[in-house]
Amino acid sequence: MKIKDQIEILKRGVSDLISEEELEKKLKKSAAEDRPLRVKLGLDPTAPDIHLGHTVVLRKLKQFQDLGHEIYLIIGDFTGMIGDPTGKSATRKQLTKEEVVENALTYQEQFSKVLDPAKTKLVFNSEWLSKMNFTDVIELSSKYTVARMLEREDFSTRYKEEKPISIHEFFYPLMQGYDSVAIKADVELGGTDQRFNLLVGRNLQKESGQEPQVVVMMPLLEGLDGVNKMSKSLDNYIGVYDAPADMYGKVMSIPDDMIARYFELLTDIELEKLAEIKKEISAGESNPMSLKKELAWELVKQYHTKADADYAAAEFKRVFSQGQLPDDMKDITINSSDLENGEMWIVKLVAATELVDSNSQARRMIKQGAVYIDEERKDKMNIDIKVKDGMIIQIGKRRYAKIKLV
RNA sequence: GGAGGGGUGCCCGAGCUGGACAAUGGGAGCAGACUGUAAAUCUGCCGGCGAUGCCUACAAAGGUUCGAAUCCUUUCCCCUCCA
Repeated sequence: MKIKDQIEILKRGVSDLISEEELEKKLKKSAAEDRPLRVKLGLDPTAPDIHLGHTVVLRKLKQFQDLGHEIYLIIGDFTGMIGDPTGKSATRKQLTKEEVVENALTYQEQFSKVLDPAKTKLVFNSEWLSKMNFTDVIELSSKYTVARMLEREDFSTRYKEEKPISIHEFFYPLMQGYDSVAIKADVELGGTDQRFNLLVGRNLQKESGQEPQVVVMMPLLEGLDGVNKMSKSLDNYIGVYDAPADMYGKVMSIPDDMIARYFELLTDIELEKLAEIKKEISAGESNPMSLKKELAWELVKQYHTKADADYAAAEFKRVFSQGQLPDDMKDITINSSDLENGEMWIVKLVAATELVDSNSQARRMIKQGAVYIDEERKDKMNIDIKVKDGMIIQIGKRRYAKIKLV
């Protein structure tokens, strides 16, 4: 493939590239010497549970991989002991070797949803960082100045606000940067929030007589709320392991103005088509819902199968568009010995579905008119329900359970 | 080493001259109406309990009191300033 075309692919969705000229040079050299580029991504060592936000960077790696380059996933097991400076002084707990190994395996499994595991190298940065002695550390730290450290936004902010900055926090960027030196990275990927750390890598490489790495920064994907970045702690994420129906439903719930962005960063649709979609949306030409359905289908197909995607789409239509019952729902076993004359107090019955956390919550749901039993709204508290096998209990729009009487 | 400020429900954050505090307010979340699945908006809910009441809760443990998130003692943790 021509260098120009490669760059075209690699530039897609990228928020910052430092620099295109250098990338071109490296690609040319790589082709001429028949030597793949070493492309690096640093990872947090805590137990991963990857979601579509992570896949933005992974997909970019995949493109490099498909163009024949070597991917290095660096597990920051050593760095993790310090924790990225966030100002929150949340010192992470130190992981044991076993945990690290276990997490690494989980990584491998999860990342293979996007990357080709056979062509991906997994390395731990403790491999070189733990071997450094105090002299090495001093030497490393002498390559950077305090003034330059303070260029980092959260450091300078904290400094101005007279908030504490621990010395050890300065080492985080240095260690991450040193990783690039250690593996002689040609390219490093990261989110835009990693800018400073990525650039430190370039500087340290220069100091060490290496050619500085090209830095590719990917935007941070917004989550389901369309505002905050996708994250597990905000519970606005779509996990790559989400069940097809969940995944489809979640995609359908993103704000309209996120549609194009999701297409761009999460799918392989052609750039012309993307431009078309953007145009349609801004002109109000097509129904955003149909575009969203397309997006949802595409993503389910990507992480599951085409059949799953078809199924999820059909289910969605049935349940939400037509208000019918979903195909498969949670089975709840109720023992007939718990019944009195075959009846059960409604609050207990609703709580028994475990779709709510407590009897009190069950009461509230009933009071609010959210509870349907066999498609009939029940908003009276003081009634007993004749429990039948196969009875369907619905709470709100999306919680269903089917009673199994034994 | 010295001085001072804090720790409240999922989060932020009032209350802290003792009772009316399950604890103001905001956010998140959930539900209802509306809708395109949304978003926005309006309304309600938002510790537990077969409930006009009871239980558990305001960092932890004790204490004072008829009664404590509020007062006292000790402990743990966090932060700021000076050295």
